[in-house]
Amino acid sequence: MSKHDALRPGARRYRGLAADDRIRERRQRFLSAGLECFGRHGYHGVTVRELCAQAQLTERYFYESFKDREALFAAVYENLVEQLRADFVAVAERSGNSLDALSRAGLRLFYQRLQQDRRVARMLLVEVLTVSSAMERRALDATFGFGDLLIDLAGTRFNKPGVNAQQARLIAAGLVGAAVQIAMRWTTERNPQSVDAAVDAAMIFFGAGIRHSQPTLAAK
Amino acid sequence: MSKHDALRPGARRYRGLAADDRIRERRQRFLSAGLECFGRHGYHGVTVRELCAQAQLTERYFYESFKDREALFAAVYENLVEQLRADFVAVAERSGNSLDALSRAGLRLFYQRLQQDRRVARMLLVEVLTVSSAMERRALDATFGFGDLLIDLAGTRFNKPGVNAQQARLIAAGLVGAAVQIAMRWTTERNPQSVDAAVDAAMIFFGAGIRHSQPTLAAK
DNA sequence: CTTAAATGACAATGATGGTTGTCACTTTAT
DNA sequence: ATAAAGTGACAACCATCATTGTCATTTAAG
Repeated sequence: MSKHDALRPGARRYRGLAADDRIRERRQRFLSAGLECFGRHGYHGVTVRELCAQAQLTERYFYESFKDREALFAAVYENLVEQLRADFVAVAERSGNSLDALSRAGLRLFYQRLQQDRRVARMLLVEVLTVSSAMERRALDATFGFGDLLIDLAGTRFNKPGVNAQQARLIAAGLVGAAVQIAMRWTTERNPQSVDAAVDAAMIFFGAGIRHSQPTLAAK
Repeated sequence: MSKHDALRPGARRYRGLAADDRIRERRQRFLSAGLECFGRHGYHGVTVRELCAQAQLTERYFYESFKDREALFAAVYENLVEQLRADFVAVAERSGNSLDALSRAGLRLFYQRLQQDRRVARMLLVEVLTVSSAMERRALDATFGFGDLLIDLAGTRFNKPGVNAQQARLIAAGLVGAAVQIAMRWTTERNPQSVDAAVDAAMIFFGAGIRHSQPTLAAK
């Protein structure tokens, strides 16, 4: 019986790992390689060969886990979205009740993430729009979900009247855009100011967003 | 003498046009084709053959005016940026002295342009970031340039004390980033709102920026 | 009308990259 | 030790497309 199992393809251990585990590990290597390559050079600037070199695996294993380049991109993208969402929830739970504090904490998280990983920003904000119309739609859905999450996080602290959802999404987009652009400008200044200066600049806009959503609480 | 001129290559008229004019007309046809193709299908989704078919010219004339596909893209992009900049200046001159009105007019111009020509939106907001790192750099410079233009336009109306130049650049960058990101979000909505909705969303940030730069004038 | 420039259609070439296939080597199970 | 699964390196194949070249046709000038 066990002999029969051993003869069946895929039932054997290798380097101490079962077939399933090996496959999963290889898949993970490709996910990391995808983030590195796509996030660094863009979707269209990356070949399957390069992905394999980065993953230190060969083409065979690429096609073992992914139908094509786009499938890998999609998987990497979904991972990033999911992780970012989780991080935001975690930060929101740790932060106080003040929307200002929540914004500052979220902004800090986002900034730190952008700074330490430009690849993430590029994947989330740019590349996903250029892969294909199918990916574009996924991005649209993901951003919907993300915007809803932000609105949700704010909403659990205060009951907001009046502001319609579509407008809220535009505002959230504006906040992200402001933060990203400030980061770019900040990092390319000759004598960059402190991190706080950049955060403060961004908070001008986040504060405005808060005041706009909470007109009656503008004083506090 | 005139006989000698006629024998010199390039000195002959054709279809009523001098050589220079013909070349310039062909170049213009390719610029239009570039906007149409790149703006519609994205930089990486377009071949030289398609550009030629769109321009109703052949490959030879493509390479007559452009080194390669990227050169055409760059030319189309620079044209759009230059025209937008000129439009901004023109609008600024026509608008009153109020920074608020100036901002609103500029934003309206920007969003109207994007709405009536999706190709422009795609070129300016997305594709330019995915062509090459060189083009990405140009895009960054262009956005910085718009920020500087903003500071310039605002500066001619009010003499601001207190706000240091570096901080002003960060804020301006944030404003441009917010406006651009709102544009991206807005143009990809399933059922896009009116231009006014986008302008209003952006004005939340511009208003905050203005108030921050002109604290004593916040009341009006 | 004749000739050469200018043009248009399209073939030829070469480079790139996705995808599949081959073969030698490694590891495991018996 | 042996056999087969698993792996890694890389060649082979095929499609796409940028770029150059060829040739027949059109147009203008003498």
